[in-house]
Amino acid sequence: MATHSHRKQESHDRIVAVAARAIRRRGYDGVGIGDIMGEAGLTHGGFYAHFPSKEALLAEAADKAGAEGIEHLDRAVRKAPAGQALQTLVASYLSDQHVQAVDVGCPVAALGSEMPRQAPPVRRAATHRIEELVSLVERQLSGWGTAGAHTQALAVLSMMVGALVIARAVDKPELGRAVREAVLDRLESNGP
Amino acid sequence: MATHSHRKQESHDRIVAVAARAIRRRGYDGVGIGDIMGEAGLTHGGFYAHFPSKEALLAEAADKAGAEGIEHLDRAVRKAPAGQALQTLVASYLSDQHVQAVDVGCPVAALGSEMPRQAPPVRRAATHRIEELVSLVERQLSGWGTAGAHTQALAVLSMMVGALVIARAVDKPELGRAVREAVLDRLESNGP
Amino acid sequence: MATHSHRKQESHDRIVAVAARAIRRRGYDGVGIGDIMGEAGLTHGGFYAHFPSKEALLAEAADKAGAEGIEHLDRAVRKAPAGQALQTLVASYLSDQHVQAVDVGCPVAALGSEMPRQAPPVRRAATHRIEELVSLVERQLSGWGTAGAHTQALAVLSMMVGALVIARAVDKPELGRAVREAVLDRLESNGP
Amino acid sequence: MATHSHRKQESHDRIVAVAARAIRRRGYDGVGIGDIMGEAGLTHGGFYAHFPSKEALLAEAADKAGAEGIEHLDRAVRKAPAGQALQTLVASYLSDQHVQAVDVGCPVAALGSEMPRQAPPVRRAATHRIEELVSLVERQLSGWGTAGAHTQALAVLSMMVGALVIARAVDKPELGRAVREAVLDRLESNGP
DNA sequence: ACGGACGGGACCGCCCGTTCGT
DNA sequence: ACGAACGGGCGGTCCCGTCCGT
Repeated sequence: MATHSHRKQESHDRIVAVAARAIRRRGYDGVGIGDIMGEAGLTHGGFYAHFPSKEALLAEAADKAGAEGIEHLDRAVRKAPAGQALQTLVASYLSDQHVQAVDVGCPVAALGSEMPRQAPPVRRAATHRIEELVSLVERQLSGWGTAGAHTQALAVLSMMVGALVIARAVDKPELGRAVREAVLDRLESNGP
Repeated sequence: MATHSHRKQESHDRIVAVAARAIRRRGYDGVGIGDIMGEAGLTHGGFYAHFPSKEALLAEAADKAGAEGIEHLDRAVRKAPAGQALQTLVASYLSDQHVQAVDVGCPVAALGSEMPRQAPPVRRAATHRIEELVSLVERQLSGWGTAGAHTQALAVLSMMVGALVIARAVDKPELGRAVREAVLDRLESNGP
Repeated sequence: MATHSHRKQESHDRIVAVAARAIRRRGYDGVGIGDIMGEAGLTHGGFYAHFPSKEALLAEAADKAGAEGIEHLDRAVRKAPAGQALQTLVASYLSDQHVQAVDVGCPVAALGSEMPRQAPPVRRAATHRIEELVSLVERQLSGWGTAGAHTQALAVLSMMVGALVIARAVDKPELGRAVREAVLDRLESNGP
Repeated sequence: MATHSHRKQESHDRIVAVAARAIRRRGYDGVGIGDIMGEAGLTHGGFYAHFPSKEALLAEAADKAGAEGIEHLDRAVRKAPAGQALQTLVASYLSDQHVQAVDVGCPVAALGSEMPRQAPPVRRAATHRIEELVSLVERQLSGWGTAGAHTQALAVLSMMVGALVIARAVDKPELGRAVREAVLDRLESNGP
């Protein structure tokens, strides 16, 4: 019985993990239950043993994707040299690697403009993770500006997300690069 | 002949206009040919008299949406008091009205994260309009920063777009408001 | 498991059987998936649980139709009086009954002129059955002509198929009858 | 006015000529009005100025195709050496050239198995041409067999048509060749 | 006579949610 | 818990027939 629950939890987690990547790669509406279950090594018939609806999976996947995005930045910050935390964080966010790895990167950039059309549970999950993201940025801002840290964090996060969205959106790599460099430049010129 | 071409052009334009609003409201993949033709007062059967494929319509709609987004900002700039052009532009971009009017507002915020999945013609059309948007911002920056105007414009645009995306994405109105205010604050504190 | 596979196989076979009749009655391009599934007691939604594409079904249906056509003749031959096998076979092929029962009769006559336009898998399946048909005719030819049996069989088969095609094609029943009788006459006058 | 009628007749004839080739290449149900009109240098909108319905065009096209098929054989016969008329006719009918040139060859072989599904006007037109074909064969049979010439002609025509249908249908060129050679062999062995 | 927009219908391929059976 | 079949629906594409225009 314990084994049973264990196996179920395992499948559940694998489905969510697959979905968390799939939504970032193909968008909320671009994923089908069949695809996800297939990638998880199951058939779509067994889906409803784990989730009451597609929407419930999307909510969990949104949460998982948010956690992965934050974890990604957290690792960069922990490796940063002293006093360079914010620059390192932003540089990591706008790195070539992060631009290309849509499916494991920040879901705010990957899914932001689709959020307004999603069901409340999905938006709630994403909102919580965005608040965590703000906190993460805020913690790297010590003594960085004159205004409140929270306000500064919001502005910096906006700039990061906007730059990544635009860099990925445009069909002109040099424009994408210029956008990212512009943000990094601005960040340094406004340091403490 | 003139009448004929005229009527065709009229229908064509009406379809594109409807599509330009529809994609911002429901996303690129959320629109169906039937819906669009219906809203344009036609039936789906006549669609292929105007466009060779759905993709061709989306490319035109992306261009039209970009033009509308720019026109929207242009009007705000022209009404701005002397020396307040940039602040007015950003304030208009982050106004309650623009946040709510997704279907007639800036398509970069409304569709940005879906762009990487679109066909090249669609991305190209959008890219051109983004370049126009950069130019528009750049023109309001005279003597505003130390760095190159183009770089400044890219950073400001990133911040604008990111803030609008986040403000719309989150399921928490006060967080959305805070993000927008943060960006406006930051803009003033960095003036010349 | 046995039951499961059994039910699936049952549905699969029923679909193929229906399709095998439908293509002979309405032509390869005259059948829709919806019609076939409907006649099989299912809805079109379940089709892709059984076949990867319409073409795959057509290939199976072509094979099944060929098997039925041969089985039909085989029964006639087995019932034939001694030394009358070939005459019985041809008489059965050109009988009123076979002329009218297009949907369960020989697919070479029912679909022959559409074959060149079909996909390779379909043509391959049909070709194999035609080879079986040649063998069947060949086996009834013992001591019947001077030339090689295989050559004789090909000529006889051509005559049979051509007569049936023409008899069905023309809008003049007496012409159809005359064609068939001509072939039967000729067959007897050339006996051993 | 005379010019008008003349131009109309010209267009009419061109449409029919195109259709007569198209039906043999793609089948009765494989041709669209748009395709045919396009190949005739017109647009599908003008079609109904020439024909009351698609069916009416098909009937004319069937007649025209029949006439072309007969003309084709007639030329071969007229060129034949004395006493070799029938052999020449059949050899021409089963030549590589005729096998490959579906769209200008005999419509009985190209469309035979689709005829039963066509509307009466189409079948009537085709039937008349088939009767002409029988007469043509009959005229080459003087003193060729013991049975009545008409009967002999029907049997020979069946064999010709059947061989061509099978040769085109099978996905195995050597089988196709064998079928045609078998018929030619048989013809010679049964000469007067 | 001809060109072209338009309406409506059809078809294939796909997807979701459910219900069985194992 | 999982696998598989099934129902119903939808979306893009194409086609025919009609109706205006020129």
